[in-house]
Amino acid sequence: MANTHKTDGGRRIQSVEIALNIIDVLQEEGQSGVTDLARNLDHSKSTIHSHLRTLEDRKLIVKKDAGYRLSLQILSMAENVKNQVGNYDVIKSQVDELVDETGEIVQFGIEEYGKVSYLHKAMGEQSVETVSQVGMRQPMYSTSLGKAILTYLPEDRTEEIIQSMEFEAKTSETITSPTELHEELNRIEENGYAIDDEENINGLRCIATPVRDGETVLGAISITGPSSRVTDERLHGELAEAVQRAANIIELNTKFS
Amino acid sequence: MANTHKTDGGRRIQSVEIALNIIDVLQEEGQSGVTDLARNLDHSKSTIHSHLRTLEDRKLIVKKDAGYRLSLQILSMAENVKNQVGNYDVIKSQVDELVDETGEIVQFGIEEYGKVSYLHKAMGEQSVETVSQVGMRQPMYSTSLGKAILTYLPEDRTEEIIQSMEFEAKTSETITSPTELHEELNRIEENGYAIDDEENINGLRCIATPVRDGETVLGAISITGPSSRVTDERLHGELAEAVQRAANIIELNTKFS
DNA sequence: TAAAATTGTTCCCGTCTTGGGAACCTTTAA
DNA sequence: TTAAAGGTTCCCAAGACGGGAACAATTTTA
Repeated sequence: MANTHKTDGGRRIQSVEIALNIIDVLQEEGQSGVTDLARNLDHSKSTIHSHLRTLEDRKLIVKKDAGYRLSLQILSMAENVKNQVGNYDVIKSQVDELVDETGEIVQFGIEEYGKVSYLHKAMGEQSVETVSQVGMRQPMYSTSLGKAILTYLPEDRTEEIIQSMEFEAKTSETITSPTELHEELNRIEENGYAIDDEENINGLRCIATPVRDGETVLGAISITGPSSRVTDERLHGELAEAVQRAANIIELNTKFS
Repeated sequence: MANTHKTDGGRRIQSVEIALNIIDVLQEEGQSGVTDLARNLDHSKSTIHSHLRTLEDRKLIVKKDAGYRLSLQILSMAENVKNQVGNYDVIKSQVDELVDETGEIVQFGIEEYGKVSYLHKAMGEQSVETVSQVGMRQPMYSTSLGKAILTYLPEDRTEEIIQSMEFEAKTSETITSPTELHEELNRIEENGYAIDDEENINGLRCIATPVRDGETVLGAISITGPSSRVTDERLHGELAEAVQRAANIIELNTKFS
């Protein structure tokens, strides 16, 4: 019974949490001053002040007219993170390629904290607008990316994630129980690809295939489009063929990381 | 005599600095464990451990097989930062547009900490490869973006930045004294655009114009290409015209932020 | 232009967080 | 199976940190 979430014990560093709270607020508000932050986070002005100084020293924030805001340093960090994904360049080029080919939204996601995080997203002129954006986390049970990844994770990890899920019906089609999900994963293993038929957002269908390196799943790649344009025929034909081909290319180019 | 750098006094929070150091190491190394980090940063394992727990709690880092790495949460933060730049969408679309038009590298930069930080970069198929990447900081005296911005910053800020500059001859053409720089800024003000003629990197020429909102400079937009392709004629003709047009469009679309 | 109000900065103090050492547990290597 | 290395926990003493209040700077109002 490995139900217990691991990350429990151990000490946390309060001042670091304060600093991260400041960063969070700046992320949301975009701009804030000492007094505002002090009110907002329920700390004294002097405390906030020292923290801001520390963050400014490290060039993470910038003093603007009306307060402090996050600096572009963050963008630099993000670039580093991307480049640390050994095969980011290949992933990006394949994702972009698929957009040219299909005109729909194409995304690459990996598993983090039991959810799917988007590593790269590309869209064409006619692509539908969605809320998803790079770095964002989405449930695994309601997305094709998530289900594709879940299918090929080590069995115990898959179980652990499923056990900790809090199912929420995002649409009438959303899978909302471990049993259904297990059945779906079996189906995916047979097909080799995962479908999201309006399970996460009404009117949108997606298809995804895992990208693997031997036994380990690196992530998954998906195509998303409006149900009107993504017919059953196109989904299981052209699109299925396209994602799988892209996934293969990425896999082939990953033998060196 | 406003030579003194401001950000001096005030307390710094040690534990936050430790946490940021950890993040820095993970950024560089890509992956690291408790023991490694402890050695690397000269702290006890227990200290590092608590910090990692804190960062993991906040989903900033992820425990991988061989240690911890930064999570995609950083990408999400970067997206937020971008979107906080009121007119990011317009900037991006204009930059991308210029790439289609010219085939060269196009960048948008803003001033931070007396340097230019790249907010967006786009390149075409045939564009030259450069080291610059989004979020990176470059000197203002050796880049067209920097000089363009410097020309239109409030006079005291411009002076402050110039005073604090440590000139380094990146090539034989680099401006290396405040006097030369002032002359150059005057020239730029007359022309309306700034040129970098192999001053930052050998073989590369750039042209940049500021993007302003009334009296304040929001940033600058630039085109970069190999000297072979970027002739005097093209530089002062087609390219000058193109950047200025793009800058104008961005300015027009900024009247609402 | 002066006064008032708001925000930002500095200083000091007492507490409790935090860093470190060592022991313990877990995983990997031999 | 043992050894070695990494990861986790526990406890302690020191000094870092959060808070309050006074001070300085900036903005607003009249």
